[in-house]
Amino acid sequence: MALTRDDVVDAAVGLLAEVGLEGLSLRRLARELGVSAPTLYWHVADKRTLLDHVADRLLVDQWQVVPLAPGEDWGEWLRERATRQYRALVTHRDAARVLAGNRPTEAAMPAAEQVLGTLVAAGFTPTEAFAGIQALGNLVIGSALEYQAERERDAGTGDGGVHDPARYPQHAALTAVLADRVGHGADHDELFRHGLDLMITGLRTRLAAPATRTG
Amino acid sequence: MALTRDDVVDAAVGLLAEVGLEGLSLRRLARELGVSAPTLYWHVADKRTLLDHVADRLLVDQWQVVPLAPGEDWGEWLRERATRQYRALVTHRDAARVLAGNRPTEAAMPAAEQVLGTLVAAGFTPTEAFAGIQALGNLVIGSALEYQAERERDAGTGDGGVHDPARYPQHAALTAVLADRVGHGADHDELFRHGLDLMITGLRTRLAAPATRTG
DNA sequence: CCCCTCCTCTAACAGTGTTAGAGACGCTAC
DNA sequence: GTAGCGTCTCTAACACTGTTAGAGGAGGGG
Repeated sequence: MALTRDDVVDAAVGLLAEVGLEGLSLRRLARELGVSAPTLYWHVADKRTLLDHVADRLLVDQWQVVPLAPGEDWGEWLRERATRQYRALVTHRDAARVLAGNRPTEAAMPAAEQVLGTLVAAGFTPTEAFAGIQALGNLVIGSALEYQAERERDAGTGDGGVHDPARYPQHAALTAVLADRVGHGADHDELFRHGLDLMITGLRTRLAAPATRTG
Repeated sequence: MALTRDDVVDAAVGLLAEVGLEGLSLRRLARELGVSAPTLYWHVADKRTLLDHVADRLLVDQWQVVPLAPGEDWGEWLRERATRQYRALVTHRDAARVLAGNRPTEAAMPAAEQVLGTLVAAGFTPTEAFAGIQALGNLVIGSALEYQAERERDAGTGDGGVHDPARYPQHAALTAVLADRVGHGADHDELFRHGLDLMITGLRTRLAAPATRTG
């Protein structure tokens, strides 16, 4: 039974979870598949395109078209979608870094089309809806990237990043307030949710009172 | 006159602008400096830390402490700061990719402290102010990343990414509206500004009517 | 004169993505 | 039956990469 490209992508996803993006080499991947490295080039044009396929695979669950339920608030619906995307990125090691730089594939189009349609139906102009979606996506990937980068740094140093409270009183007050929180993961989840809320609140007030700035 | 680390970082910044992140190898950098590759290891611990210094250098202008002018609106002030950061990232090749994954350095602390203090003075709780700043930062880097990734893709393919208008009517309507715009750069600038506006609008309404969700 | 620190060098290691080209397997046609 | 052909995998090699070991020159202080 010959190797298929799906097999290669599957193995790459597994290996990514195991050794991270730095450790994901074609030779290692080939060894995992019991095959020689150049063999992979028959199934995949490039390492770059292999990573594109991996990114596709990681987000495949997010491409489901989940229409707005009757009577459902579009804001909540949008928040749910964005949160799912964030979760999908954060739970897969280095997923944000793999995704960064991937043009949206054809497979993502139906979902994008549907989100766009839902926002237009809610009252946004196509331009505003598109800009809003794009901004939300950028916030999601930026947050996931930041989270995973910090996680990796912490694994290396173990340094909590404490600063001089005398010189930075605002940060000192902040860490005092935040002291009763638990691990970093929960913090970042809440941080992301806060940012997401800000953006959706912005969309809401923008819909209620359209800005004169952009048509 | 011996080489200094600043010389190395300067040359790295220049080389990054010239050949991009992929082309920035230590041997090439050494050649540029008229020096042998292992020599760089006397000035810099690692390629990774070299890139950290490069990221510092690229954003050094953004660390200026520019206090809120008397009578100035904090929202406009914040928008100005975020826009400057976005510009700094976008105008330097691959700057977003280099920055992604850099923990904020000590040099960035005074500016962060001041932004935090300004928002608290405007009426936000420290937690909300911090979350807001973080979200803004994530939006900035996510947007810059997306912009530069798309730019690089376009350079490779030249493909505009046209889709079947019958299957995706929402996108078709959108591209029809956007048809009179010009180049991609202007589009992305406006896209970023729109997202930024959304976030600041969210902050404004959040300040006027604090959410019950997070303390 | 000797030592010591700064700074640079050559040589080399282990690994990377990628290409050229040969060859084995199985199916189809004559 | 055998010749051909597309599918799939192999070995060998190229041109790189980041990084380390260790040697050595230049200049100043005792």
